[in-house]
Amino acid sequence: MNRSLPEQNMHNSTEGLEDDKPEVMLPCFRRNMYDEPLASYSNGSIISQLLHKKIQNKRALDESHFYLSTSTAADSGQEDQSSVSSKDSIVEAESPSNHVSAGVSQEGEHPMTDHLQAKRARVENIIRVMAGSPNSRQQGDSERSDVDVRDLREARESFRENKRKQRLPQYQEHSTAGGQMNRKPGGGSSSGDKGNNKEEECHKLKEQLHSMQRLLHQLQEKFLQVYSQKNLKYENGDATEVDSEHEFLGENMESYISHEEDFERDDSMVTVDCKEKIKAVGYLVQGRESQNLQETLKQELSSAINDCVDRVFKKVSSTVLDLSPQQRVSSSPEMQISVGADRTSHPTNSTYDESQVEEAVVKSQLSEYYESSEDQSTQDQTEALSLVVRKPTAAPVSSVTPAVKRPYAVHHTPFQFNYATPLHESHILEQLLKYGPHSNFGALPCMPPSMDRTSPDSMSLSWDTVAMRSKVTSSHFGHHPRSSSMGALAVDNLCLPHVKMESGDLQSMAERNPYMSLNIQEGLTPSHLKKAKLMFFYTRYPSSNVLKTFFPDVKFNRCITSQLIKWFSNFREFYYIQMEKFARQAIADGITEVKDITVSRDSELFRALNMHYNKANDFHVPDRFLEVAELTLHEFYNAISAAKDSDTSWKKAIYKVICKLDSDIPEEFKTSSYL
DNA sequence: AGCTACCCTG
DNA sequence: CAGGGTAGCT
Repeated sequence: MNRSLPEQNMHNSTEGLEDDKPEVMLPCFRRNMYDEPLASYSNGSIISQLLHKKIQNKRALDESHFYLSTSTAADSGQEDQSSVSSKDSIVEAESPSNHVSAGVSQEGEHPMTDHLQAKRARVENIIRVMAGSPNSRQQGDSERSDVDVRDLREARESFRENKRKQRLPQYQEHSTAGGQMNRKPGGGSSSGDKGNNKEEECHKLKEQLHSMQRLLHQLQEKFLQVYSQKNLKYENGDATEVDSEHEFLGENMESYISHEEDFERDDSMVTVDCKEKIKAVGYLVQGRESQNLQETLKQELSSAINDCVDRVFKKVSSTVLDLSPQQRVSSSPEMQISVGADRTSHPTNSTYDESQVEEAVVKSQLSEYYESSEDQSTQDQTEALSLVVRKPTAAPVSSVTPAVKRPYAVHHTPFQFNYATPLHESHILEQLLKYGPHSNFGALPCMPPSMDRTSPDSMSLSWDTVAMRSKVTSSHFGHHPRSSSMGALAVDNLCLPHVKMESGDLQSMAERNPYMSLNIQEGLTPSHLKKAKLMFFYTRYPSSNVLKTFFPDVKFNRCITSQLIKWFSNFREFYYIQMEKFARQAIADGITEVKDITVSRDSELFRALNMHYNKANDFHVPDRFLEVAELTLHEFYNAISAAKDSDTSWKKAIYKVICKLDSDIPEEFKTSSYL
């Protein structure tokens, strides 16, 4: 897989994590967005403001720089250049003196009757803050003002908290947290990993938000291009082409919007907001077509962002807060929470103590979650996995999404797995980045698949699959951890709550990528174990180099390498035990000819092996493995028949033969996100 | 000494 | 599957 782009991004994005990277936006967005009086933005919407600013700055920009097709590469460059200023912005944003509440409308104190609206408002605000977009809500959405102000403040608090936490040296985190929480007896290293896990998960969520900002940015760029082209053409008096171009875009937008109707009906606020946006920037455009285009674009942007944020936020909130309060707190004392979202219940003034309390609460809740999931796993996990880092599935049971039982067969394009693979949001973003730049607006990946009517079928399929996988994950999680554990192969590499997060570890920071699943892991996960088992179908004696090649997301050290080697050693052990057993069985059955011993997919031997290495039976075992198994069985049969088993090391000769039968492992296994 | 394979055990 | 012991190799 081509990882050059992700790796590029990885450095920039991860380094900027704690600064929340407002520099992902264009320079015009990068100016300090937090200290700007919100009231000065009479036009309200984020879109209109951004567009306004962008248009003003447009002339200074090279037209070719921000084309969608250049996508993230351009962003990376921008990030590097502006990292300093962005940090300054954050610092200012974190200043308590910059409370947003000052100029914001408080005229309305209407209690929120619509929980979803409130939630959406919260999310929007968090996004605004994270995107550094000034926004005023003075146009009649007094309903939201309360929530908005509070959540904006909370979002900033969380930023400060994140920063503070991430600056803590790891040993300090551990000792501090350990003192706060009840340490599970004997829960040594595993609980320590969990602390990092959760912190890392929070990072991932932030990264997702970042990428959403990028998407917004890309859409804005796209619009600007259209807009500038249009203006150019208008100036040249070529209105015909403009119209056709507009119609083309307009169709796409309408297609999307029509499918978005329910969504907007539910959230009339968005619609109103969009209309206001249109009015606000209407003076910028000339002609009804431009207005229409702008309208559709803005609606699109607004809805898409809302939807994206909703999803991430839903995930965070359901992960962190939708937990049974009855569950006992006992594990994961080192858990560190740095979620910059869903701190909805405490409109505090963000004193350090209060944030600590919040932190403790969230920690305990997450601890419960992790413990319960671990318990669940322990019940279903019949095999010892003491060295395997157990991680929670990325998608917990959603309180919103109803249980979905595989409404249709899930298509898996890249590989033979035919189970419903739960997918992490990052994977969605990965898909998004893969397809987004080449697709129309209607194909904005974070939109529900139903909206995607302008994209090629393959893309539709891909997104349908992605979305459905997420749903399936939600419904399966907790009930069938075993079945989802396989899919978690993909998830694990993305979610990585256990990744060791050392503030000083620039290398590991640089090795992490927010979009692809190239996160370097400190430990081996059940996903890796599953992957290793599947690899065993191809190679019984992998070299350490092969292992390093095929576990690119693993940070190899002596211990990890040994563990992986040990895994394969164990795999071989089981394999040879089965071979010997079935060889002896064949002899006992009176088989006299080696030729009479075959191994097919119906064979009991194969079933035993398949059960061991491919328990979920979701992997198509290569024919070559059957041949090797048959050959091995023959070797054992011959050896036993010749009474060679009286020799102490009679198996060694067989090992020598079998080790030459390794075949190449498919390239797909090299992709860390493959499983 | 360090690494690995193998074997046995839990 | 992991741990621990042993043996062989470099």
